[in-house]
Amino acid sequence: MDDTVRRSMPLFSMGIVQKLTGLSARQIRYYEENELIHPERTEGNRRVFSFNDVDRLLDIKSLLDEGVNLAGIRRVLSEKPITANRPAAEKKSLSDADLMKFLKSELVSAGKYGKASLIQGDLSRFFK
DNA sequence: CTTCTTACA
DNA sequence: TGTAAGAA
Repeated sequence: MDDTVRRSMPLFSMGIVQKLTGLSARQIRYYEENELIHPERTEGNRRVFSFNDVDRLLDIKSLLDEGVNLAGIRRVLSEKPITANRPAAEKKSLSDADLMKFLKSELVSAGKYGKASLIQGDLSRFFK
């Protein structure tokens, strides 16, 4: 399994992506409408985001802070096919290693304090 | 309870 | 962009 496959593997629910990116659900859905991201769907029509989607969202977020509008963002993020993903990585603000570390800590703390972390409940849905 | 869509402020 | 409704 190569990196491209891993990065495009649908793993995150809307709730997780919101916390990971700091963007609102409304914005995330809006960017999807404008084809800036292409999340997968579950049988129940739930969006499932891949590593690439989250990364893209973070790029969009920073671009937004710089005052770039949607038209401008589209130019920066040259359109990409549904399943294809950019092999070259220029400026990822969150590396794979960082995210894995984050997810791991979430799992760990979830186990200690009995209850839910942001992935405890969300992730269980994908392990049916 | 979480997320979806649609529609309005 | 936020939020209300009603469905899933």
